[in-house]
Parts: sequence; C-alpha cells; structure tokens
Amino acid sequence: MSNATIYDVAGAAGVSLATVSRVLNNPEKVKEETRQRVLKVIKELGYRPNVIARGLASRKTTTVGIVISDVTRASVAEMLGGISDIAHNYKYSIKLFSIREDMDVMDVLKDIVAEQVDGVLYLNDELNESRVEEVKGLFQDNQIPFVFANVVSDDPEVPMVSIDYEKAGYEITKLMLDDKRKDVYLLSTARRYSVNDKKEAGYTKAMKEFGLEPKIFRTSGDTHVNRQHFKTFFSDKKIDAAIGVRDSIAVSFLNIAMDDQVKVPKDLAVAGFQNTKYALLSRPNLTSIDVPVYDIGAVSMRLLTKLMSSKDVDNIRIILPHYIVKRQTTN
Amino acid sequence: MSNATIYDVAGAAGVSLATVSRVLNNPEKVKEETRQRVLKVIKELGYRPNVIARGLASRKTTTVGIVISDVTRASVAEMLGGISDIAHNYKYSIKLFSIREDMDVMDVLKDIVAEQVDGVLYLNDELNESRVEEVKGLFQDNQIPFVFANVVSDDPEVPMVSIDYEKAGYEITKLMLDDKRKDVYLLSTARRYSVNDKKEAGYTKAMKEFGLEPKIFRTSGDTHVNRQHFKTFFSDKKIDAAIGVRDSIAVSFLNIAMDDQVKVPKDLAVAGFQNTKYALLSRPNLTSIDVPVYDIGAVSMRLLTKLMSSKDVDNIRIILPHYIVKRQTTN
DNA sequence: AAATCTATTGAAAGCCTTTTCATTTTGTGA
DNA sequence: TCACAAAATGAAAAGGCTTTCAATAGATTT
Repeated sequence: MSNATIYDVAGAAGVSLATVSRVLNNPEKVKEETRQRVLKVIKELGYRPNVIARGLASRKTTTVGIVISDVTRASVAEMLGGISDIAHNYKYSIKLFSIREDMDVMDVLKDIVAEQVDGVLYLNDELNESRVEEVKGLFQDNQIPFVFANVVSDDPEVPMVSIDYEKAGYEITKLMLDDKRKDVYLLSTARRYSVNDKKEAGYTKAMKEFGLEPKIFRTSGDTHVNRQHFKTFFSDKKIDAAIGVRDSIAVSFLNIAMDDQVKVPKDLAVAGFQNTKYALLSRPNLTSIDVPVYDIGAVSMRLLTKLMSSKDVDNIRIILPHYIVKRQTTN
Repeated sequence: MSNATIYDVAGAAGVSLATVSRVLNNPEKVKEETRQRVLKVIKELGYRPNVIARGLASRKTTTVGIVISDVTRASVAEMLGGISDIAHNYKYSIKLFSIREDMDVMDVLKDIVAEQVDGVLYLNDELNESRVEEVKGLFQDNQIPFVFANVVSDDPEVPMVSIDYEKAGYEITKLMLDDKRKDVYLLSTARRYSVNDKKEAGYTKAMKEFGLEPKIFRTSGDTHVNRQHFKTFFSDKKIDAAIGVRDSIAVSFLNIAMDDQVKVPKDLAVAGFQNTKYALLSRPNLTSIDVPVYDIGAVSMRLLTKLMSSKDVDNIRIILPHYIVKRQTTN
C-alpha cells in the first residue's frame, strides 16, 4: 500500500533519489518542472518518507522527549496540551517519558538520550535544585537542548519557563492579611520541591512583614490522606485562613471545613494554587492563583524549538504573569 | 560522552559488531565468556544502542503511537497513565498524536504510519462507527496492529477495550426509576459519539420499560456553555433526576441546581459517568458510574503488545466491569 | 583418528534516507 | 557562437544497527 520508498518515487519520476530528497527538503534547489513531476508521483504513490531512515541519515528526528512524573495530574495534562499544540505547529513529534517513584531518574534520561530526540522538555515541578543541576549536566554533555517547564531554578544557565511562585505566594498571603486574618496556614506538601519552596518563601515573607509567625502544615498530596490530616484541624487549631499549594489540597480542606459547619469565607478564608477546574467546580468556588499552565507548556515548547534550531537565544528564562482569581472563599 | 557506537564497543572488546549486537538481542547465542567481556565494555563506555539505527535495521521501533483528541480531559490523562505504566513494563516508548478539530484524521493517521510505530492505540471515545471502520481499514492495509480504547464498536474484527456503556446507562437510569423518579433527564452531548449513543440506548431502554418517555437534553461539552443551558431548566421543566454523560456535565448541572435552592437528592437526583475526581470533590458528592479508566488504558496497551508480537490473540474485544458508586446525590 | 555436528564468530549486505561532491545542463554576456 | 558561471542533477558514501550466510573452532560419534 503506502510503503513506497524513495526509490519507487525516483524510478516512477525518472529522477535520482537525491532529487526526490531535495524536493522534500530543499525544494528551491530543484527546477520547477521536475519538482512538479516528482510531487505528482509522490501524491500518486502516497509516498511518505520513512521518518526513521530520515532520522538516521540526518541525525535529526524532529521528535522531542517530554519528561513527566504523573500524567494524571490536571496541570500536567494541561501543560501537555500546550506543548502538543505548539509541537504540532513546528512539526515536532512528541515522545512521552514518565518517571515513577521507583525509577532511577538519570537512567531514564540516558534512555531518552539513546532515543535520539532533538530536545527535551522536563515537566516535573517536583524537582529540587540539585536534581536540576544533574539533569542539566547530562543534557549538556550530550548536546541536547532542554527546557524546564514549571520548574524554578536559580541557575541562570538553565532554560526554564515558569511563573514567579514566590511573588504569587506573597500576594495571596497578603490578600489574607489585608483582610485582617491572623492565623493564616500554608498547606504544603511533605516532600520538598523547589516550586513549593518558593511559594513558602513568599508566604513566609508576607507573614513576617505583618509580624506573624509562619505556620506551614505539611501533608501528603493524596486526597484521602489529606482528609485524615485535616480532620483534626478545627478542634485543635486556631485558624482563619488556609492557602493550599495546590487547588486539590485547598478544595479537600475546604470540603472538610464545610462539613464542620465552618463559615467560609467569614470565619475561614481558603485559597489554592493553579486555578484548575477543581477550583471552579468546588462549592463555594475557590479563590486561586491562576497559573497559565497551558501557556507554560506552549511557551516552553516554543523556547525549545528555538534552542534546537539556533545556538543563541536571547532569553532562556521566561517568567509568565499570574493573577489572583478571587472567588467565594475569600472576601 | 555517551555517544559511543557499536563499533567502539566491538573494537574495545575485540569482537565484531555482530557479536555485540547479539549480546544485546540474542544473548544466548554468544559464549558466556565473550558476553561478559562485551557487557563489561558496554558498561564502561556507557553505550546505549541508537534506537533510530536499530529501528531502521530491524524494522521495529518498539514505539507505539497513542492517538488522542484532548489530553486535557481527565479521563484521557488517566488512561494515558495506565498505558504508560504497561508500555514501560514491555519496554515500549510512547509517541503522542493529538487530533484537533481542524485536522484531517486520516491525514494524521498516515503520518503516524510514516513514523513507523509498531502499533497504535486509539483513545478517542468521540468516534462513530464509520470513522472506526475507516481507521481500521488504514491500519490493516499497513499491517499495523491497533486497539481502540474506550471506544465501542460493533464490528467484531475491531480490537477494543471498554466497558458495557449500554448496560451502565441502563443501570444508572434504573437506579433513578426504582427510587420512584419519573422525570429523568439524560444530559448528553450535542455531537454524537458511539459511546454516548450506547449510554443513551441503555437509558432509553430503562425509561421505556417503565413506560416513560426518554428525555435527552443535548448540550455542548463546555462547562460555561452548559451553565447557560442549564439555567432555564428549573423554571421551565419538570425534573426530578438528571444523568450526565460525563461527571463534569453532572457536576455543573448539580451546582446550578444547588444555586437554585433545589434539594438534592430529595427533589433532584443527579448522577454522572466516569467517577472522576470531580465527582469526589463536588458538594454534595456525586453518584457516578465508575469507569476503570486507568485499567482500560492498561489493558488495551497489554492487548496491543500481544497483537504486536503474535498474530493470533484469542480475545480482541475486552469488556471490563463497571459499578455504580452511590454518593450523596442519589438516595 | 576421521567424520560429522554444533556452537560461536565474523564479513558483508541491507534498512531508507540525507548530503557531499562531481558532473551535466542551462543561461548569460560578449 | 563561444566561454564561463550558475543551476540542476546524479552517483555514491554515510548514518548505526540487525541479520543472513559463511567460516572457524570445538565437541561428539564411530
């Protein structure tokens, strides 16, 4: 059927392979007339170049590797949407690599290198600085362009696209404090990631400014476990505001508060991060920091294409704007 | 760095390429002693075979293509999780292909063929029978194994993994009817897909059994548009139960009902399909049909690996079990 | 010890392109 | 019409691996 090779096309069009290849890759180098003839044959035969052979010959696969931890997370999926759209525009294919807990990260990355991708997008926001450096080292050694998406690194050499999480953390905390709240908790994750560290830093800064003691409560990311943790909250603690480092954490906290007949936002203000669908579908609607996740994906993919084509890109560290979406869980 | 080729390994180990290749692909064919020697060199040099070259030579890429419409949808992402896990077990890489509205499906699929994937998983549940046949034809012509995941097709030749959506539709409707509800609406989508057709068929069957007229309300999938549509509902229509073909539809309907002070589940029962996180995070918690989305992904990937390795697979049509998760929106 | 197998290895072809370099064709100006 | 530069084309190498086939070495049989 459509397993015609370049030989078949060349034969049918009465030209050499080289010419067919040129028609496809450097059309301006072949005479209009022959070009049309070749294109006609290509169409008739339904010829599509074998991308593998092309990849071997040109040492370019027009494929990018996307490294993720958990596709299931709404933000990851959303980012993937942006990546996919842009990749399609630039005719890049996407290869997905999930890194699960039990895997050796560097080992997976070496596999990715062996896959001959032209570039790598690293999506895992649950990354700390030392890991970032390791990853950077590996890709640089192998001369593979890479971009971190939604990862905050202080290394100026690391190409990244993110929002200013510290500022966001500061602002949302400030919102609570300006509303005369005193016992503002930050609900963070047990494991430490650079992104959440930044949120914590912003939160802490705001609290300190108001002369208040920062109160960071660490919980697992798991909704069910959270539930257990949060239950004790209203009996034990004085609290009038809670900021979840993720919407899902904020919403599950909110739900438990509602079960306990806590008046929101009168006695308790709640806010989340990411402004996912959860925030919209929760009752009352959750105030949240809108992180332009789709855009982070799209922009980082675009940055990657630049890095893959030319060596000198002016700005390899892009901070996208965020804003607070005020809804019913805050005044 | 680690751009050692098979030649380097062969040279360093004092053997021919063929032997190195055998060590990697048919270890039993090389003497224990030499094998160890080669493996040692491979390790030292950090050699990893170039998968592109390997793909060209062996005509196998150990890569599967996953066709999706919208990664963003929670169910798609979840399925992708299952696929990814199993693919990893079998050492397959994943290439992602999104098909957006404005693209020509068959054209994209031909591209996928050109990408030389060893098999294809088609995830789009928004598929009608004729499209399924077209897709099937293309892949069969090109001898590429394929599986439809979460797609219902009546063609016995089409490999597919799904649940029995008709039965599920019947059961959830029956639940409402057994609870003495009379005005049971099905909130479906404007566009017609085989999966939703099945749900509708089950719903209709149950309604007819109770001598009631089926009332199918079609809306767009978009949450915001739904809102407009649904607003009119409580002033205009008599309704005591609503079944959304997706959780998100059910939840947005539920939210609007709650805004209108409708008593749920007393005066209005609501149920959804898929049992996503939305169902869990909504207030009150949404009753939903649990669709084992992760498993559908995992099982279909496993089925695909079978199809890719051997030609005769006993059962190419797998129906997974579903069940109703009763929560607070129904009695 | 000769004959026959079998296990192990190597040489070389092949997979389908791209790309370099050489060659042929075309076009231009005198 | 001729010389020469530019444009168009083709031949062949290269890319890194798998795989067939032939050759060698070692083991087994008689």
